[in-house]
Amino acid sequence: MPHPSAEARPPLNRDQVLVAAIALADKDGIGSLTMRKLGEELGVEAMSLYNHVANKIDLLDGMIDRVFGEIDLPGDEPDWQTAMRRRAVSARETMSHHPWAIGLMESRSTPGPVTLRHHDAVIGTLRKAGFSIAMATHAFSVLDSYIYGFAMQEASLSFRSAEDSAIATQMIMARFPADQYPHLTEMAVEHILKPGYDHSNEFLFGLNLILTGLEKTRHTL
Amino acid sequence: MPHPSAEARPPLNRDQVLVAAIALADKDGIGSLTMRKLGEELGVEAMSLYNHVANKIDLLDGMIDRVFGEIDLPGDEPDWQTAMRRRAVSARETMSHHPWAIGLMESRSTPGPVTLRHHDAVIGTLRKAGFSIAMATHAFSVLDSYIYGFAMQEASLSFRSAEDSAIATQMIMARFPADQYPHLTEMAVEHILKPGYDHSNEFLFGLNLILTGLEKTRHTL
DNA sequence: ACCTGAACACCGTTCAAGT
DNA sequence: ACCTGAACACCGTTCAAGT
Repeated sequence: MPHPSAEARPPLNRDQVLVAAIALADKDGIGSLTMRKLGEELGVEAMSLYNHVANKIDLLDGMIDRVFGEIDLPGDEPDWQTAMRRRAVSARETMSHHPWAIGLMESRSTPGPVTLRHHDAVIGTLRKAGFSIAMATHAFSVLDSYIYGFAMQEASLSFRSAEDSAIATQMIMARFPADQYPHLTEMAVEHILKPGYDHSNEFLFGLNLILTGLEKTRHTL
Repeated sequence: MPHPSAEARPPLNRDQVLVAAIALADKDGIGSLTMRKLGEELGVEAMSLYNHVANKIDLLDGMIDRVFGEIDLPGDEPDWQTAMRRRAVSARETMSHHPWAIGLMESRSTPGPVTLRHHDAVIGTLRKAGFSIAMATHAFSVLDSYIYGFAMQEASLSFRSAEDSAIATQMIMARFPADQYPHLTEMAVEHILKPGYDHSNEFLFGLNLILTGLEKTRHTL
């Protein structure tokens, strides 16, 4: 009897492995997600995991597809901008819960079914709003680039500023010696580091700018 | 005499290490960049590298800062949009040469001097064009999110489509079974996979949309 | 000052063996 | 059908030792 509940516990399945892997990556970062640690988390040796995932790439593919499932699909809102805004806000929220996923979501070479369904729903909303195929492609490209790019910047910012913003300020200022970077310093000191500033407001500014711009091209081409 | 040119060759320096590391990552991907392989490339044992970089994180920081140096700074163009467009196009071009760098450029916790100078120049151009500090922050955020997000998508696309687009088509279509993803299929078959389509055109569409949107807010706030 | 050999504590993955 | 132990070919990094 290796450990108490060894034969009491039913066998693992793929979904349990994926859920545990996501939880581990959320907690300790993707760098700490190793087959050995994941096995330990599940009360199993690392080698057992290969009964449920083909290899680590397959594990990551499965994790990403599961994360995509957390993003709201654009719904049946009458206004296409409202639908796109809700989906974009949800995507950003999801990625803020799983920052390790951001770089991976768009770079999997084999997107899963949930991912494909998500993209299909976004394109469908655009087409129903009257965008031509060419314009829908443009819209899809600019929206997704913006959403993922913003999430990437936000993840690195929250990583940079760590827990204490006062300490972060000290550290940042120490790296801006003697007005070598006057505009960056001005922006930091006079705006970003001021109490009222909230970086998350930047997201809606850019999103609305893009949606407004797209509305104007909706019936062209 | 370990190898022929051992005492003929002058000692390594940090820049040679960074240049070789970038070349290796360009050639084989970031996953193949190991201290041992990098040492081999330089005719040296892996342990010698620690005389020139503190550790692998420091190596990556140095590589990224050097890549930032390849991006054109926004110049003294009279039109701020022209300056921003040139810088954005250059950034995208640079990242297409160094796809491994994309996920890392915005996520380094200690940006180097070249990186800071780049950001300072971008903000300076916006401020000189009349953007308030708050509006320049908005503009900086939306532009950078878009540029990095687009580069990320482009890198994964070129990775996905591998060398032969016909094979890629087969593979993609095999994953769209029985009209489960009608809009995605339509976009692929009727537009993206057609001979005339060039994904790189998407970049300027989104960039111009954002620049036009920003121009309208240039004198607000 | 720069480089090396040996060692340590890790990785992902295979495979034969167990139940 | 699922899990394990032992093994293989790797990692980054430290450290004492060489020149």
